[in-house]
Amino acid sequence: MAYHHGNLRQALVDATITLIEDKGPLAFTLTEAARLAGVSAAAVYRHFEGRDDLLAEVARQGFDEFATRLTAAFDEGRPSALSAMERIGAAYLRFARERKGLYMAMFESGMAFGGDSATGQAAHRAQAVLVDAARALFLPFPAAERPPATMVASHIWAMSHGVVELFARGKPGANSPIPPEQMLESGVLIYLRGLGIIPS
Amino acid sequence: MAYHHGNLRQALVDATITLIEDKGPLAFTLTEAARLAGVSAAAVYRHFEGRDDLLAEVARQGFDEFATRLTAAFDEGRPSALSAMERIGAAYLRFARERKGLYMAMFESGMAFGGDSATGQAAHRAQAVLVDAARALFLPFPAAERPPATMVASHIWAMSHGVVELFARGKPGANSPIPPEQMLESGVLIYLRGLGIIPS
DNA sequence: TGTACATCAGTGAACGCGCGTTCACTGATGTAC
DNA sequence: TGTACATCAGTGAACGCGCGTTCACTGATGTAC
Repeated sequence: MAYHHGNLRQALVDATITLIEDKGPLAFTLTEAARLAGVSAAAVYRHFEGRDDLLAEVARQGFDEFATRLTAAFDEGRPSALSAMERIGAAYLRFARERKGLYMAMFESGMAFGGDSATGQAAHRAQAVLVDAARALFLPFPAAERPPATMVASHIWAMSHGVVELFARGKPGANSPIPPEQMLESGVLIYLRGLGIIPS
Repeated sequence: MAYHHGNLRQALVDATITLIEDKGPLAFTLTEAARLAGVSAAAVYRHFEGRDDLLAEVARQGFDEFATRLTAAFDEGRPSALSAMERIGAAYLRFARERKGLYMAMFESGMAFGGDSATGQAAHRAQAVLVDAARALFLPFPAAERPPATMVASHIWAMSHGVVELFARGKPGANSPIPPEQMLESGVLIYLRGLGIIPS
């Protein structure tokens, strides 16, 4: 085993992602992450304050990539705010599926992520994209008739997260015949129709 | 310490609920549950096969009470299917709040609960109430125009679960100004309007 | 009613295990002259 | 270009801890006669 790994910090983060993906965020251990990175457990402390700090960094990177993907899906609301919102829903689910370990670290690790931490700030950035997308939906409306964008963003986030947790995992209600993507798309469409954005 | 506790089995379940409530389902340990019940750890094995079996029993009781509450809230769809569905949403959130430990064991413990287990069957019973409530919404519609009740039930379940996880806990997007109850009620109302159940 | 005994529901000590964290250390790397 | 040395990034052994589980046991309870 050579000294000076090169980029051990990121290697540990990647190992953590893999472990969480395989066994869930509760089963992740610092010791095992070090082992997977080919390094002694003590080496971790050169780069992180401890187990929780490593986990928080994984979540931070997760929210970062999450925000990037949602921003790309939004694409400034082109060609229409409606299609942009549908792309965001699809991107949400794709992220939860393709980067399952990150998603679990972000939402299922049971950690707090205070708003002033780097992780909390990254989470806030991701949320802002959703709020922007919601706001764009109502630009054609007279200002007085616009529902609050944060509320709409929250509704869509809640439905997206609920679909991921209940139907894109092996959870209780998971005996649904419809694939999660279609479940979320239809749910969001019905919701947006209720807002008067799509004609009924 | 007296022998023959009387109802140790249920006492262990109750202790587990309390522990999960306080520290989350990942931090629950068999040893601590036994300690809280005032009994040695070995005594647990007189009543459960082990740690996972105890946790599954907690979840089973959770789904049982959940189904009971939802059934009561539904009240056979009186006086209207719409008001019944609103009551169900409120009951969902109330359950998640009042019986936080049970809710966590059911949905956040990371356990599987196979469909043929007692826990899986209890979960299915709870789901059936939601589907019934969704079906009742469309009784006035011509049969050909009714959307699939399981899909509608899934949408509402997803939004309810998402609101609980994101806004009724200390999670990422939790800086919402609206209380969760109102968040869920408005979301469901908008959704139902999109289905044409409420006039826009 | 009293006694013998089977059964039941606990105890407490012990096990092996893997965890997170610490510590003094050491080998590799980079830099100053 | 060589050499001395400071710094950096690892090692590996050790720690105390609490975990889930097992085991032989023992005291309390219930029952048959």
